[in-house]
Amino acid sequence: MYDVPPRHTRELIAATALAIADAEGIEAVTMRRIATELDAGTMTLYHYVKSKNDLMALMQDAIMAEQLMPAEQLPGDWRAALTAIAYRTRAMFQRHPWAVAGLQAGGGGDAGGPHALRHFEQSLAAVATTGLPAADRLDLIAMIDDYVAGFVLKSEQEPGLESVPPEAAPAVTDYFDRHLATGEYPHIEALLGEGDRWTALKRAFAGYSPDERFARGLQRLLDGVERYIATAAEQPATGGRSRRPPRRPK
Amino acid sequence: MYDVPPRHTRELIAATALAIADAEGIEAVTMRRIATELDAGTMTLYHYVKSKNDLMALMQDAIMAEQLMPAEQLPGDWRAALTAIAYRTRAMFQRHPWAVAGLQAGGGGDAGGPHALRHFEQSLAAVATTGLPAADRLDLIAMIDDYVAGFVLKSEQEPGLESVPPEAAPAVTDYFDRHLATGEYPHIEALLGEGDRWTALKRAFAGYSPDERFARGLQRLLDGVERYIATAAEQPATGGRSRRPPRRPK
DNA sequence: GGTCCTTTCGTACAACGTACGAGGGATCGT
DNA sequence: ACGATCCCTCGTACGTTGTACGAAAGGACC
Repeated sequence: MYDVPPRHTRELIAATALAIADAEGIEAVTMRRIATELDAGTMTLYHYVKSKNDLMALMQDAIMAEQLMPAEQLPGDWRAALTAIAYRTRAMFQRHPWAVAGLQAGGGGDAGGPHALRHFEQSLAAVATTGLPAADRLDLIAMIDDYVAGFVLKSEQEPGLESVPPEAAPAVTDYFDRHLATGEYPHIEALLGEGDRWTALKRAFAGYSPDERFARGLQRLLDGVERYIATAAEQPATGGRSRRPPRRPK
Repeated sequence: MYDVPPRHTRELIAATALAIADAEGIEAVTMRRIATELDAGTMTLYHYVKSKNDLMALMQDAIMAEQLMPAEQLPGDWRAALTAIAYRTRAMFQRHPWAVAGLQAGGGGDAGGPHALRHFEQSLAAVATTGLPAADRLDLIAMIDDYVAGFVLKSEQEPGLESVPPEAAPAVTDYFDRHLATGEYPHIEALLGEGDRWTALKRAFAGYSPDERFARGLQRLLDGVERYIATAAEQPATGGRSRRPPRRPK
């Protein structure tokens, strides 16, 4: 070894990038900026990191540490365990919104980073008590992950009606008026009801707290899974893979 | 009006950008490229479009036309209708993967483009027969949209095990071996079982068709909704907003 | 002391979004 | 007929980005 000891590490670089992203948004994360923060030349980073994408993958995996439950806190009941994991996952994405879009090009391959592997392990532990066959367990894990990712992704799109500056309110109501006037939106009209559009909008979307909405969607999904587990236990012959389980007689 | 007839339109510009995105990926969509395609100067575009973000919003809304069902094809049954819409939505995102990430900064405000409004109207029509109160219908619509968005977002991350080039296989198995050797992943080990890692991986993820996985997740979610509708009908006093409906006795 | 290899980083380039402002024409008022 | 007025066009230029390239520094080995 003709070593000269490295002055940096991949982990430190990723941590620095993360700090910038959290403080000023992902768009503030540039190679030059990171280097400045580390008192290094820009190109020095490229000795630790193959490209900016490589760095982003590191950041993504670093984030995932927050997704992991302390092992002893993971409930034994599969439903409670999955719920806890889902809440943690959402909290993680809320702290680092840029990570949601990063999922698309993210992990790649199949394994992802080490923390992704741990998350997978923990998810497997959570569904261990379902009694389902392996394939169904993987299904279940993916379902929850999908729902959470989708929720976070879309909930950023709707900053809520309150954040609309008052001077922009006329523009919004005008927009609705113009389209609703065509009469092609009967259901939206029915939803908003009579009278002033602005108050109607506020009324329609009142109490639309993201936290509770998240919880409700998760419950519906898990209710469906519970039902599936029940029917799969009754008729294990189909391998629990029936395209659509028979409806409960009403 | 001192008119000189415009040579372009916002719609045409958006359509051109869309064509490029579909053919060569979203990263090929640059202002210069669009202008070249239209035999126009680059800056000409800025007379029709405030910024590239503005253009992206136009593209996003143009896409959403594909999301809409032909009105007469929308099933009367709410479950069938929501399922049909979900499938269409997924198909749309599959054709235009870049649109998924675009949801994050997308619509903004609350209304989105005109097509988004139509999608909302159609979704309202779909849930009209549920008998749920308005707030619950909005919930339901959002749930489906969230699940679909999340599924598409995450399913791009996993191009499947088949796409791993054979020469990269050792790297993958090495990666797993190294981590599993620590013994900290008992559930993953159990999942993969004994023997060769590569075939074990292939076995574990065999038959993991995205299409069926999508269908299954959607069914679980809708099963949960069905159950919710049933319990909400029984005890309308709670407004159908109980944090967790009582479990079905087993 | 020369050789070698790791680590550092200054310079440079291509590509991007877009600000600015000059020009071209068709239409209007006179 | 003619200048004023306006919409539209687009060449030029700037700042910012990721990163390719290659030179330099410096401790470890022979």
